[in-house]
Order: sequence, then structure tokens, then C-alpha cells
Amino acid sequence: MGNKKKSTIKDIANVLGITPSAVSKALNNNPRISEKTKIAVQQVAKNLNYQPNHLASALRKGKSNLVGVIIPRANSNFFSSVVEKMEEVLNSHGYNVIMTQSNESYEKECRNIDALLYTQVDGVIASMANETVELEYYQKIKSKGIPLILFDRGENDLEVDYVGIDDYMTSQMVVKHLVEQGCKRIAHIAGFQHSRIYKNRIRGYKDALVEFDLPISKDLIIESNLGIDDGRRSMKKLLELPIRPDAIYAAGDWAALGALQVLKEVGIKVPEEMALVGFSNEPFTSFVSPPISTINQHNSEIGRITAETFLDRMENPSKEVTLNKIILEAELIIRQSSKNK
Amino acid sequence: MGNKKKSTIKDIANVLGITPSAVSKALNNNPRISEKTKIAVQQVAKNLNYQPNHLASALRKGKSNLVGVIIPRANSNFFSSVVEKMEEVLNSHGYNVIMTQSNESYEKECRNIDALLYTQVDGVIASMANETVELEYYQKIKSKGIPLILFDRGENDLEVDYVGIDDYMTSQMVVKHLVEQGCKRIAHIAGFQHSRIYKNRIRGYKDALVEFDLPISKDLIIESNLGIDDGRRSMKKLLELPIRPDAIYAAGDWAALGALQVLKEVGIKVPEEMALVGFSNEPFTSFVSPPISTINQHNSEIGRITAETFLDRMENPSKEVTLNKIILEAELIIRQSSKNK
DNA sequence: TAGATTTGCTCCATCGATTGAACAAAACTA
DNA sequence: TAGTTTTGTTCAATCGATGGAGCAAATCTA
Repeated sequence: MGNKKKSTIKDIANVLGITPSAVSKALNNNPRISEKTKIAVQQVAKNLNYQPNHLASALRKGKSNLVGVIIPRANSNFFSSVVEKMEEVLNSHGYNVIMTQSNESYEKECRNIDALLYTQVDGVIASMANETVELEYYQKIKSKGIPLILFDRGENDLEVDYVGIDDYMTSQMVVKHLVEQGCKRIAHIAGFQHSRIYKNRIRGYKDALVEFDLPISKDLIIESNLGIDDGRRSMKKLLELPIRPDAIYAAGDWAALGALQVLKEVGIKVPEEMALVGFSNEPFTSFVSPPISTINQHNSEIGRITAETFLDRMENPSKEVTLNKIILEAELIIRQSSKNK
Repeated sequence: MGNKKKSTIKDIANVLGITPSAVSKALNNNPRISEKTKIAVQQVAKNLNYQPNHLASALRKGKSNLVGVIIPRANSNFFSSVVEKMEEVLNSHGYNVIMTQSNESYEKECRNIDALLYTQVDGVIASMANETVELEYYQKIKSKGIPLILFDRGENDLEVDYVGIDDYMTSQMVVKHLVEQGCKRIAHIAGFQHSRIYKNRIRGYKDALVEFDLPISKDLIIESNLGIDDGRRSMKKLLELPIRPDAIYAAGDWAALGALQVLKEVGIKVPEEMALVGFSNEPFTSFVSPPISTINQHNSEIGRITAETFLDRMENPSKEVTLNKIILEAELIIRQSSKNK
């Protein structure tokens, strides 16, 4: 019953009068161990409530079966559902996931990386914090010789596997949609340029404007962290312009929500006077009023493919590590906030 | 530069012509090692880019400095902010956190427990899945002799430390508030009875009704998982009653949101015709319209105290493990959804 | 039935770090 | 200067699991 002390293969060996190595081999289903012994070992293991010591086998094998995952925030539908799927895939291949949050802080991210390396993870899957510009710590992971896979927020310079959507194309799609709704003066509440994905969204936005013969105005692009307050501030700034925009494309749903709040407060009708599109398909976008048009990034797909890319690296360690981008298609979900009948 | 192979204390020892054990002692600041040697070791360690192998020291010391955390969902403001604070406290004491999600599934929870035990965590901090009734797996943690701390969703029968709010009192506070707004027929969209916290919320609700001389009706209490769809379904059921309620107290914000959606769809005015109160202070409650009254559980406090309780257990392993409830006070945030001028 | 092969296990070194015991050299004491 | 203490290090065992080499017994082959 209350057998508190943990048992080892040695204990099992003692009970059966065989050696620990025989027990180890039996547990690992080694063909050179007789069926009889294997069954006996299983039985005794169960009786003694034996649990293998992962530290010992990991040390011996030089493999911990742990995967470190770094995300900016767990409290985001996108990241939590990506991680959920990743866990599912990795677990089914014998890996356990250690999930850490950077809270968008570069410093926290560095500490997380150190903690993961210290824990001897077999690899790292990460989405970079908004703040992150220096890549030194990520280089540290690479120099350890363990796989590093980035998703969503990546960086070309690291030259590693990357899984994400085509931000450039997706942005163009958003602008095209807004133009089709009759919008002529489209503002962009953007993420910070230094982050690859936000830079691409800005590029896509600008290039689409050019394509539709609309003027690009610096005043209509405001960079921020894309939080709800950032969205509010940006919206207020846009409303102070001499000619105000007739559409807002926010590079994040929370910023879109902040913008929507301000619009409601000042009595500007959405979508009649101002169309609005967000990004990420956070659940709340569907139940605020009006529901916000947004981008579905196929979260589970990103999670699945990222995990599979990691597994592939583990299985082919000799494969040369280079920039390897896997780009998925995103989907525009049109809701009331950008519908002009 | 690209020295990919990781160095060990043996490598350091070779460079300096001393033994690995001297290096180990130097790195651990053993008083019997000369200052000169310590400095030399530090220097060489840096040059060789030495990183201690956690697996080896954890195996030897019988302590991994890892804490397993199990939460129902990461995509919840409550849980993610609790975990964030826990991480902060535990990190500052040399522990790393392995965070896993049960997704409210008992089976996933069991697998998570196994994975954590396998990883040789020094302790487990958990909030139980809604589905969980069997305590066998949690007993398994206890029987390992490592600390188990529960927060928010706990279970008396496990007889371990628990950190949470006083659900009974809080529920009474909600009902009192609704009565003060003039409500006479208060429905409760409840969580499942088998979960201690939801049972207490139901008890508090009922006892408060009695206190205010209001009738308790079975029809007005609907148990569910408290998701958004559960809230919708429950609300629809309540609207089918011969006499419909004039207030809804939902034991979770998502259920409250679902209820609100239905009310808006059928054109019932909130709060004029029906008051609404949720639970947990999820961010969206403040920005839907009307903003939903809810309960602030002081997330960071719960995280901090839970972590400290864990640390206390680690420092005093001999302390007898019994039911030890630490109860924090919650706060009712009154917003428009339950304000009757 | 001698010789070759297979089977089933034991033996032992190993993963990297830790730690108490042991021990030589240096420093101190009387 | 002999004896004691302190200092700085080495030695050896250990944490638990693993796996290749080795070896005796069982089984197969001709």
C-alpha cells in the first residue's frame, strides 16, 4: 500500500534473483531475454509499483525526450491551441512538452531558454517575443546542436525551420477585401517592423494599396504591441487626422478590439462609417458586436506541422540545418465589421 | 567558436590537470577548495562554454528542481495569470516549471500526471479537470512522497494543501447583490456538483436564497461544463420555463457570455429585464456590451501563495501532510449587466 | 556425437556530477 | 623538532539505467 520509497530495477532484480541488466533488457523488450523472464519482470515491476527513473535513462542515453516550447503568451487562443496540437503529436511519439511563456519579454525569453537548456531538452520550439531583436540566445540553442523550430514569429537570420502563414499575401487579401467593400482610405494598426511577420503584413498592406491605386500615407500606419490599449491609442490617433480613414486593418485581434471600443465610444458606426478587420481569429471576435472580421491561421495545422518538423529533425540529425520555411495558407473570415451591403 | 560538443567537468579537469571532483567542488563553492583553483575553474568553464548537465546532478542529488503544473486550460486568463505568478516565484527559488493542460479531460490529466512523475518532478501543483472524479492518480502523486498542492479546483478527500477562494461566501455575496438590485427569481447556471468549488457555489447560492426568503427551485439550477455553448443551452432552457427568472448567476464567465448572447438574440434587455453575473473576471467581461459583473479571484495572489506553499513543503518535508486550506477573499466587480438604477 | 549456432543471462563499464573518506603537504603549536 | 591542525586535493563509491562483450547451457547440424 503506502510503499513510499520508489523501487528500482535493482529491487526487481533482487526479487527474481537475476541481475539489474537482465531486468533492464526485459523491460526494454530485448529479444535476448526469454518470454518467461519478461513476464516475471513485468509482474514484479507492477507489484513493486516500479516507475523508471527518467533521469537515469536520459543521462545514459543522452536523450531526455523533453521538448521545450516557448510562446509569448499562453492566454491567447492562437498559441494555446497551437501548443495543444503540438503536445498531442509529440506525446504520441514519446516526447513530453515543457511549455514556458515569455510574456513578450526578451529577458524572460532568455531565462526560459537557459532553463530549457539546463533541463536538457532534446529540442526547442519557439515563437519569438515582440521585444526580441537580439538573436544571441537562439544562436545558443543552435550551437548546442539540438533542433530549433520557429513558428509564427520567426527570423530569417537564424536559418532554421520555420512554420507559419504567408503574412504578405494575407495582408493583401485583407486590403483587397476592404477595397471591395468600397473603402478608399485604409489605415493599418501594425505590429513592430523589426518582427518579420509584422513587417510582411505592412509590406503586403502597402503593396496592395499600390495595386489598387490608393495612396500610402505614413499617418495611416501606426506600430505598436497590438494589445487592447495599443489598439485604443492607435484608433484615437487615427481619429485626430484631418481626414479620417474609412477602414482599419489591425494586425492583431486585441488591437482591433481596442479600436472598436473607441469607435463605439465616439459613436462612429461600424461598418457603415468605418470597416474593421483584425488578425488571428481570437474567439471574442465572433461575439463582440459587431462581430469582427479576422484571419484564421489554422492553429492546429501550424501546431501539427511544427511538431512533425521537429520529429523529422530528430530522426534525421545529420540533415543540414538551413532556412526552411513551411508556409500555410490563411483564411479571411468576413464578419459584420467589414461588410458593406 | 562552433564548439558543438558539450564539455563536462572532466574536460575542465583535464585542462587544469586536476580531478573532476575538485572541479565539481570548485563550481559548488566548496570551502575546502582554494580561491586560486576556483577562479581558474570558472575561467576554464567559461572558455569551454561549459553547461552543467542537469540530468547527472539531479540523478545524484535525487532532486530535479522541476515542478509540474497541471491546469485545465492555458487559454484562460485566470489560469494563465496564476501560472505566470507561480513561475515567477518558483524560478526565483531555483525551480523550473513544467506546465501541462488537461483540457478538462480526466484521461489527459492522468497522462499528464504520469508524464510529470516520469520526468521526476520534485512536486506537483494542480487544478483539477471538470471531469475528474476518481482520485487514484492524485493518490499516486501523494504515494510518491512528493508535495502535491491543489489550487482553485481541489478535493477535500485528497487531504493536501489547497489554495482558493471561499466559494460559498462569494456565492452568497453575488445573490445578495442581485437581491439588492431588486431581483426575486435568481437562476444559477452552475458547474458540476461533484467538483467541490461548484458544489460550494451552489450551496452558497441556495443558502443565500433562504436567507432572503426567496424560494429555491430545481428548475432554476442547471449544471454544465460552463463553456460558452453550455451557457447558451442553459439560458434557452431557462427561458422556456413558465415563469422566467429575472437574474442569472453563472458560475463561469464563458457560460455568462453564452447566456448574454441568447438574451440579446431574443431581445431581452440586460440588466433591465434580466440581471447577469459571471465568475472569474475574464478580460472579455469588461468589453462586451453590456459589461458583465463578475468575481475577481485575485489570480496573482493565488499563484503566489500556491507557489509559496509548495516551497514550504519542500523546505519542511517532514511536516505532516493533511488537509490544509488557504482561503482568499474574492471581490465582486459590479458592472452594467447587473446594475438596476 | 563432435562441432557450430543460438539462447539467456551475467559482467562491467558508462553517462556526468556529487560527496564522504582518505591522505599528503603546509602551517601551526608547544 | 616532534606532534597537531588545517588546507587542498585525490580516491572511490554512488545515483539508476543501459548495452556491448563474454560465457555457459541448450539446441541444432551433419
